[in-house]
Parts: sequence; structure tokens; C-alpha cells
Amino acid sequence: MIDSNIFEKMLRKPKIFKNRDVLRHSYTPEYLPHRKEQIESIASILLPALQGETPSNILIYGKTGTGKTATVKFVGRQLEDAGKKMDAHCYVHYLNCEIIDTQYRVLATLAKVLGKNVPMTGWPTDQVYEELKDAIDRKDQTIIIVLDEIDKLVRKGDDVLYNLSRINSELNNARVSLIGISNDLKFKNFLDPRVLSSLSEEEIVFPPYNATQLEDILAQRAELAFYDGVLDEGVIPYCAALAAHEHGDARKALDLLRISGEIAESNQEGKITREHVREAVRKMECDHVVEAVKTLPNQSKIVLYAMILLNNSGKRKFTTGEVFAVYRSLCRKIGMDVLTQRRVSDLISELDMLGIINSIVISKGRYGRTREIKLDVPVDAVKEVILDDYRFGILRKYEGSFLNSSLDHFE
DNA sequence: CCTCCACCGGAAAGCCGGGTCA
DNA sequence: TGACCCGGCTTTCCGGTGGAGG
Repeated sequence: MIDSNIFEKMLRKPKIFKNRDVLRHSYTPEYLPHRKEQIESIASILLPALQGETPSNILIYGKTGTGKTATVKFVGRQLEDAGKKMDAHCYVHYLNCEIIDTQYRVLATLAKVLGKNVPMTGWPTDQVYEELKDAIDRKDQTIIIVLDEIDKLVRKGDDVLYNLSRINSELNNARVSLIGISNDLKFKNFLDPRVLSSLSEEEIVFPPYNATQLEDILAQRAELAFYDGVLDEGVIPYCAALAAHEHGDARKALDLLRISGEIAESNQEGKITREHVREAVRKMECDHVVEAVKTLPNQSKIVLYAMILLNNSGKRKFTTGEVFAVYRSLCRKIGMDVLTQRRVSDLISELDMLGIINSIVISKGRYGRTREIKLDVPVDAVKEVILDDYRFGILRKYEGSFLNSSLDHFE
């Protein structure tokens, strides 16, 4: 045990990954299987850019993991390459509106990319817009702005889109066209009709992949990602089938494959099997819950923690009243406000909606009517997430001791 | 058949931080 | 700047209820 140098040990592990990054969403492959049609329509819409004309704006729809972003980035790169060769100035700028999520930041980021020195906060929006216009119009060029997850931006008002969609009329040398990507069809309802009609001059829908198509995608990536002979037969079809079940999400399929590989690797096994995939499914579900718990409001965390304590004390099922009693004493211990039972009841319903717990309303006759609650999550993982919060760490020391006393410890 | 438990869950109003408008 | 509004969170109030036990 003492002699095992940690690095030597790691190097002795069987090699699984040739290149792990090809399995990540950020990777744009050399070619995209089963997206030929979409690639061609986007390319033909953007073609005028190479001829010094303004391409139509495009709105792209499709569920998550249908290849929207990858396709647009792919076509964008090809366009820039072609532009370089033909000496036509075409540039594609990609923005993810989930990250760059305000009107101001969209304009400022664009201006910055185009070489203007704009602070990330502080200036009036109009001024940033002027700077941006100026930067774009400096030379004869075509700028294509890709707004990914555009629905996130629209929720905060559509002024930017309005301005950007009309920017061409204020330019003398350059041309701008927009590509909006969204997985939410409803967001159109929030748009000003003028913006909508200008933005959706062309619309392209990305259908979900089916299982066979997903297999092709996975096979293509697996080739690059893994060493030969690492993948057990049947692993790819299994991942594909699982992901196809969830509206053909290629992202999910790739995650499954990558995580399966990581599990095999950390188990020091040289082959990825279907069992690893099953394990990966479990891990992803767990991660999903953990993520949901992390972003929970504090009060909900305490409520959930109360349930975990009840669960760990040997009770598989419990009622709103019991949870509330534990919750209240927890709050007192750490000096947090105690919400009313009515409110806690709502928080419990929310946790139910999120799939973190399982609750049904039952009647126990003489003994009243209440919700019967069961925990439905990897308890230990969730507990750690909650206790990791610096405010709740102190709860750790009460863990075992207080439960017995707290149920009857009033005032 | 009635009672009555231990909550459920709707309605409405209060509170609060942020944003808007004159 | 202050008046005002908005939306999210929370409390208050309260009528409603399935079924074990009498």
C-alpha cells in the first residue's frame, strides 16, 4: 500500500480514452450524420453572404440534442473558410444567450469581439449599440450573428432583437444577418410581431434522431474517442436506445457513452460493457437530482433535510406533520425563520414536482388525512449537498442525537 | 351512519425587493 | 426623487374531506 505511487498507479490503468473531448457537447465533428438536409438549407440561405449580399435571417427550432448548435457552427466554419478563399469578408459570431443573458451584454460582447473597447457594464445601451454599429460598418463585410438559446433572451425583452434586426438599414458598407436557435416553440408568442417576421424570414426545424441515427452518431464519435476493441458489442445500440427513448437526444447519448467509459476507466477495467452503461444511467440520474437540490431555495433544503433525517431514523414513510416538527426544530437550531405549516406543505409539493420525493395524499381514517411522503433519491448524495452549504454545515453535529428529543421538544 | 382527526388546498391579503415613470 | 407598480414569497383564514372507530 505504501509503495504505490499514485501516478504510477494511474499510469498502470488500462487505457480507454484516446480522446475524451470528442464526446463532449462542445466538440463539433468533421461531419454530421443525418443532418445533410439541414446543413444544405442553412448553407443555401447563407450563400448570398459570399456574394456581398445580405442573407435572410433564420430561426431554428428543435429539442435539445438534435444537433442545432453543432450544425450551425459547422456551417459557420465552412462559410468562413470559403470566404477566406474567395476573399469575401464573412464572419460568424456565436453567442449563447443563456450565458450572455442581458440585452446589454449581447451588444457589449459583440462590440468587443469586433475590436471595440466597451466595458461590460456601465455605458448606456444606446451608446454600446452605436459603437457596435460603427465597428460593423468599418468595412465591407457580412456578419452573421448566431444567438443560441434565443428564448432566454426574449424573456428579458426583445429590444436587442428589434435593434439588430433593423441594423442593416443604418449600415452603409456592411451587412448583418441573424440566426436564432431555440428549443422552445412558444417563445414566438413573446416576440413583437415585427421582430418575429424579420427574424423568421426562414425557419428550419430539426427533428429528433431515431435510435439508428443515434447509433451512427455514436459510432462515429466512438471511433475517435476510444481505443480499438475497448467497446463491448452492444454498448452503442444500448446507449442509442436509451437516448432515443428520451426524444432522441444525441447529447444524452454521448454523455451516456462518455460516462460509461469513465466508469470503466475508474474501475480499472479495459472494456466498456452494458453493465457500465446501466451504471452510467444511475449516475446521471443521481447527478441530475444533486443538481436540482443545489439550486433549491434554503427553506426547501431544510425541509428536505428534515425528511432525510426522518428517513435515516428508520422510517420509510412519513407525514407532513412529522416533517414539519423536525423542520421547525432544525430551523431553531440554526436560527432561521420558521415558515408556517401551510407554506411547508407547498414546499413539499414542489419537491414532489421536481421528482426529489414521492408523495401522495392518503386518509388514515380516524387518524386524519395527510400526505404520505417517501424519499426517492440517493439519500447520502443529497445529504452531502445540503450539508456542504456553509450555513447548514453545523447541522452535521446534531445529526444522530437530536431526532428523538426534537419531536416532542416544543417551545 | 355519524364523528372527528390531521391535514389539504383555495382565496386573499401582506410584505419586500426591484423596476418604472413623471 | 418619490410615488407607484409588479411579481414572488409568505401568512392568515377557512371550508373541505376519506375513512377508522364508535
